[in-house]
Amino acid sequence: MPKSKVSSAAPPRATKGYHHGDLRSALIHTALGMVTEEGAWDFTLREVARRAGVSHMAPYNHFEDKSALLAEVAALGFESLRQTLEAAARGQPRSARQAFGDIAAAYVRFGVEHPSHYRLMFSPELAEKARYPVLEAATAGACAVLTGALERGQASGDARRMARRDQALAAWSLVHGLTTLLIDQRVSFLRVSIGDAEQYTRQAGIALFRGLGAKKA
Amino acid sequence: MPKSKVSSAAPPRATKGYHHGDLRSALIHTALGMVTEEGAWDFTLREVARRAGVSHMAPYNHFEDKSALLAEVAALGFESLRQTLEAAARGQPRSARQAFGDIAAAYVRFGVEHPSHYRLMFSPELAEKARYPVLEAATAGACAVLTGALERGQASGDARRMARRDQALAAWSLVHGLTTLLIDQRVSFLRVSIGDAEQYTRQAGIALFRGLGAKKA
DNA sequence: CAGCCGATATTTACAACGTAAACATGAATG
DNA sequence: CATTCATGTTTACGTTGTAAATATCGGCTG
Repeated sequence: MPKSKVSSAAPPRATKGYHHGDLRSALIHTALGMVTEEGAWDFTLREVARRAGVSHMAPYNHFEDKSALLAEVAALGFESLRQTLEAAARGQPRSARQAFGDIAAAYVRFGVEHPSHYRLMFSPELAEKARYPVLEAATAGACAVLTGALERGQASGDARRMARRDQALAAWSLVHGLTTLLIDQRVSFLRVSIGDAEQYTRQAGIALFRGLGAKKA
Repeated sequence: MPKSKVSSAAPPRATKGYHHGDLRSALIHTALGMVTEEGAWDFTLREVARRAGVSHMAPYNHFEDKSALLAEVAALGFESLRQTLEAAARGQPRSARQAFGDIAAAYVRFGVEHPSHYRLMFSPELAEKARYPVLEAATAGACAVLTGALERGQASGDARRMARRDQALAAWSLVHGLTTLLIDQRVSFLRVSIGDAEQYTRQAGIALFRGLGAKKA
């Protein structure tokens, strides 16, 4: 590992600067741009290299294979999602229930506004082939905001029927399922409009929150 | 390579028999076998043709392109899912709430037992490129069983706070999200075991059901 | 400063893919 | 029997992921 060249620092981190400067993060951000600006969640590695101005084999000096680069881009998505959820959690809701509705709405809105990136974040080939610690950490970070909202709701006095972990799983399932159904247009036969995503989310989220926090029947 | 009129395929035996017998459904069932028996949800068209014993271009006489064949296999998955849900709905639950829990558990179990097929059924490339009426119809059919359980729950006397459509959307989002999170192992950091899928589903499903049906706060 | 070394980047190569186009086949119809 | 047209094959092209060999260059030791 050579020492860091303090000279040129880009928006990301500039660790090493042999030939290109910092090809690793340049590739990640090029791929990120392709995912966010265009609708291509399933881009090719060669195209990323092409846009970065390097040969199609250069990425292999920084990433094990194509999936490893995809995992980095997906991890950036989860970090962005976490920031979005944290911003929503900083609001001043009138109740814990509404606070949860705010976060749920922010989650679904993120997916609706960045469908390609969201699809990449949950792309099955990133979950099957190998384990990517960066991805898992970023995923857990985003999930933690959801669970935080639930715990704050419990602190308000409602009896707790389920373990925190199970509540988090239920909440995440709801918002994730709703997001994927909406952005993949799998509910067209229900006459669902993607423009009403926030309304659907608040209704469903608040219902689940009520059901989770209800006292023992 | 001349003809091979052997009696090697075609469980369904359908329409016409020019050269092969019924290549169209033979291809669908070959692909179905590849998806269910192996773990390959993302198979290649050439491999399907290879296993069916035809040239790699023969499928294009029956399907527009690769996605069209995938859509047929996905539609079969939704029909199978519908049957599974209907079987679960034929039980004798003690309450509407438990009936919904039964169906939700059956839904998630289907996904957990057929992860490759489930992933294909919700593959983004089937939702983006084109519209497949067969797929949409099969999807709606499976969803109808879920909505039926909800409507029966309402008939038991609970006040209805949300439109039926919105309730169906919420219920489907919950079970679909939970299924995908479980089979893609996206919740490993929550120490979730896929063996406890049914328990998670019943807890979450019953909580949502309670929240949906609750009287006005 | 010379010279090597190892990290970085390129070139070349290969097998596999999706699919377009041209061609072959053979059952049904006149 | 000859024609036709749906069906199936052959060939071909451009693209992909990636392995192997090669070239380039900065930083280290002498």
